[in-house]
Amino acid sequence: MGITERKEREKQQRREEIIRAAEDVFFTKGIDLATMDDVAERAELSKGTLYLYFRNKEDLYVAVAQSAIDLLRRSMDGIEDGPDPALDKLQAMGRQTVRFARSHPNHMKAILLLEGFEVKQSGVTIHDVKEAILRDSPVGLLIRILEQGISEGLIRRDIPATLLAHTLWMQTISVIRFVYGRADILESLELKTDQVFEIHLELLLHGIRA
Amino acid sequence: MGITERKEREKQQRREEIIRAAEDVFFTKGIDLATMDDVAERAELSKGTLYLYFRNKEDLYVAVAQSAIDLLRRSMDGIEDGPDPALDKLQAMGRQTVRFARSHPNHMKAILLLEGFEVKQSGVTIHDVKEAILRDSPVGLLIRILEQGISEGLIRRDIPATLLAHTLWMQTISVIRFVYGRADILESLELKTDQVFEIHLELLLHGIRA
DNA sequence: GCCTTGAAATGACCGAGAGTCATTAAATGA
DNA sequence: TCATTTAATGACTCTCGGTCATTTCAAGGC
Repeated sequence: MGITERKEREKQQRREEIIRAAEDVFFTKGIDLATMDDVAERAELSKGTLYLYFRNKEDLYVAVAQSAIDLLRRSMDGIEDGPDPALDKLQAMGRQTVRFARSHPNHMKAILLLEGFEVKQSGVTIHDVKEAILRDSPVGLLIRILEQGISEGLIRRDIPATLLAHTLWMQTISVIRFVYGRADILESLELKTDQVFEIHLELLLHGIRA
Repeated sequence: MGITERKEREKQQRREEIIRAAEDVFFTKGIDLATMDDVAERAELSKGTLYLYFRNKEDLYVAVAQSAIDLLRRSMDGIEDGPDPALDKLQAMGRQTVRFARSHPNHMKAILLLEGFEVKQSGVTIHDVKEAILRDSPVGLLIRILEQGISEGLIRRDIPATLLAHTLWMQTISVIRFVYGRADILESLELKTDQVFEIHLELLLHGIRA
């Protein structure tokens, strides 16, 4: 059935187009100032059509943020394989996250906002959640590297890798939020951003070492 | 000039009343669903009056969150004095934060949201920011305890206490965000919240030890 | 007591923008 | 060629944040 498939594909493409347009609009005007009419105009579609693809504005924004997370994770794809010890890989991940935040500040902001959202998924099983994280988020990558580190004996084995991974991820996110969101505090502390990141990484790695 | 003073006092009181009403409305309906008309009705004032005391809805919300932070900090007032070593005090602070999150979930949610905001203070000097943090936020308390710990030789001295304090605070916040915001993930990891907090504290304290 | 003045409070009103839905257009396939 | 399903449209509604001309009230001078 080639036609059904093609239609499905086109639907996905259109969805993707809308996300790209929304990215554009959200990132330049900021989510609050951006209107659905803006997005529609950018996507060269009517506003009504947007609502065929996304339930509401928040839904669309979540899709944008999700795509930003994908981008971040893909930017780390090289790290997992390679022969380095786990701690080096973790450091590489941390550095890559920082680099990403610098080169894609808007994407990073979207990720931060998403992490702050309440989740109100309906009809999603616990197993689905786990699956999705392992597959799509940097946390999945973290889990695998931590497991490697634990089996190498370099990382403490008294804490489950999954929990360690989530904790590390949350903490990294929070530091980025701090550095880019509260530049005023940073300035009052007379600190440079790189310094803060390095110290942060140092603290994290220090904490999880076996 | 008793009258001027009384007027000033009444103005502060009214402001406080509005904040209480807003708390009520925001916490029960959620900030998005709560309207300024709701708050006005709860406060037994007209909507216009609200705008004599707060520039806009966000402003009012920030005031609510600020008052929540005050409450949290006051709940820690006993910890600083006392003869305990710094690490114990830090642990007490962490535990108190967790307890607060449990007993005042709405207040905690407000704090989390505030921490996620972009700051757009205008006409506030760097020095003001520093002052305000030292005085009004749990971070100020953290800084003083960390300084004690450093001088006791229990806490690493290679990182400025101020930075350590902010980092610890952000990380604690982020774990609370995680535990209360992503209950689904927690469930999928088959973990209890207390466990997560304990492990988190353990990691933090492990990381900063001299 | 009466009047002026300024501050505080009011609520009808406005504009923006999210979300809807009856209608139209296009594609499919019989 | 025509009926049917699917996609797209855009005019419309409705809610809500924010404003402002008007009113109320207290203070204090006379």
